[in-house]
Amino acid sequence: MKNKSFADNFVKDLLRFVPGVSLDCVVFGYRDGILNVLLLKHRNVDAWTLPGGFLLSDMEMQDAAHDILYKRTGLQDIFLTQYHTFSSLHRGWDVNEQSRLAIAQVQSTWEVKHKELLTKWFHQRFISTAYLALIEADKALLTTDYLSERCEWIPITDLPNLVLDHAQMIQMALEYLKVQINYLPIGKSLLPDKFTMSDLQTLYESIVQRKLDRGNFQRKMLKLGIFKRHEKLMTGASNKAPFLYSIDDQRYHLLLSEGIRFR
Amino acid sequence: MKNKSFADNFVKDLLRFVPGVSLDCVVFGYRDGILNVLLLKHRNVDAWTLPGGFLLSDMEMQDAAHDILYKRTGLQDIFLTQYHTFSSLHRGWDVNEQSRLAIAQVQSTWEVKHKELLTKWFHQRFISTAYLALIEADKALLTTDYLSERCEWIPITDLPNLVLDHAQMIQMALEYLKVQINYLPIGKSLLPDKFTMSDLQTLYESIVQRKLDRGNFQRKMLKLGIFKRHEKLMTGASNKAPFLYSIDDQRYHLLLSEGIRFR
DNA sequence: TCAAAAGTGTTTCCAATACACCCATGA
DNA sequence: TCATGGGTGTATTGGAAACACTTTTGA
Repeated sequence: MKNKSFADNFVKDLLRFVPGVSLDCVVFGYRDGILNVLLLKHRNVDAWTLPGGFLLSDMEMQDAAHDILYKRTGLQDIFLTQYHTFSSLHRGWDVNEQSRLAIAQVQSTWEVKHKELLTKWFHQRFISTAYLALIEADKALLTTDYLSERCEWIPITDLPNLVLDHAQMIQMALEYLKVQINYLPIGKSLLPDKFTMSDLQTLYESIVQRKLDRGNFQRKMLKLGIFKRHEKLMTGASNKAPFLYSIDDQRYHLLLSEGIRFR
Repeated sequence: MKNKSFADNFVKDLLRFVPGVSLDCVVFGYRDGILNVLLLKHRNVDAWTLPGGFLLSDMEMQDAAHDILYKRTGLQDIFLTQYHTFSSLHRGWDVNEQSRLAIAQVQSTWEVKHKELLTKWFHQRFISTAYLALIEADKALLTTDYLSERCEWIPITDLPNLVLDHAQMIQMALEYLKVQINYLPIGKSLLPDKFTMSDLQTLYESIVQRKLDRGNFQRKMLKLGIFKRHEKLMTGASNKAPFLYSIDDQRYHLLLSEGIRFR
């Protein structure tokens, strides 16, 4: 932390955080038929991390998660839900190779006057509550900051080395997404306002991890009665042009409260 | 805390707890056709609480929850799952009338030499992870301790005043139970080894909160192929005697991993 | 006119539901 | 023998799944 103002502010903030409590966000973004997770790569560290942070002692946890997402994506009103709290004794910075390396590399950048405080802070036992967020990948304006050199969408099929238990966090979020697919605003949150039925189908397929029948998918979805049909989309391809659809908010929320039945 | 050894031990333990972190257990027990929650009533306090506690800094949270349940019920190997973490700024001892009274009454019993430490401890902001447990009510040997004068099964339809946000915790656990009914070991955990089909049906009905068709319930359950049929149960009532059933562990676990389909 | 993808139709199967019927039991 | 609750049978409905047929589009 050679940047004076950043380091000094961060250290000052430590006193305002609830000690031992952190939060992490598994942000799913959908783009080009692929389900992605938002990941950060910190400077001088050879592993990636989930966007996360600490809890200001006068702030609600959910608000803290929204703040973290706003900083990274520029988006507000993101769909966000808590799905698990990770508290294992074996999730610390000293547990796996990536984390050991990461903390060592970061430590080497700390100024001496901060070293003791920071070391103590990062070697606490942390209880981390994990949130799952759904956003339309292309709407997000991904932003790095002083600590992070990269902030990117990474396909869930191609995850890099991750610090701490962040790989497990993503794994569990995926499970949750799969099981809860009927109760989450999948289409609404992950797709642009207007989309084709095969867009929607590919999205569902990327979540449930299997092929679905095209004809049945279309009929089942339309029967839900939550879609508005718009003009056709001329793709320029030599085949029939698909209709664009959007989601009727009112009917959608009504249906979500009951749980969309879809398997 | 007039009991010297208890109070001294408790205060000494405070230093071994992770500060700001607690856990609470919503324990469901089924008895006589009614779904109950395990609640405690502390001495000198006019409101009830969920069984809960703090996290020893060298202990896994799940183990801590099991310990709490063991102390209260004498049972090990209880089905237990985390379902939410409560962290609101407005869940403290000063937020509602019951909690204010409770802490005041408890405070009046503290010895002067402990007062400062205890007051500070209980006025922290606590992040509490809530667990849901399922047990066969009649197997539990409910036990009070120095702090609690009562430890009882309370029907979920007849809940008393509760401290903090414990009413919300129970509400949310019930919702979770309802939604996850197909993925939880309902029958296995909540009923005795041998039971009749109408026992099982009444249990399901008390969870989903509606009447189910008798004939269809029976056939659907038996078609799952996880039941063993035993001798008839002679109730002494003037009607056909029902068969007793038990659950075949192997098949049951296989089915649970896929999710029992039941609505 | 052809290939490719979209839209719609058809058939089959099975689960869910509603309800009927007979059976066993003890008063 | 009667009321009561238990076990099983049956008809209907609707969704899921598999797959066929038609339509639209640009090459």
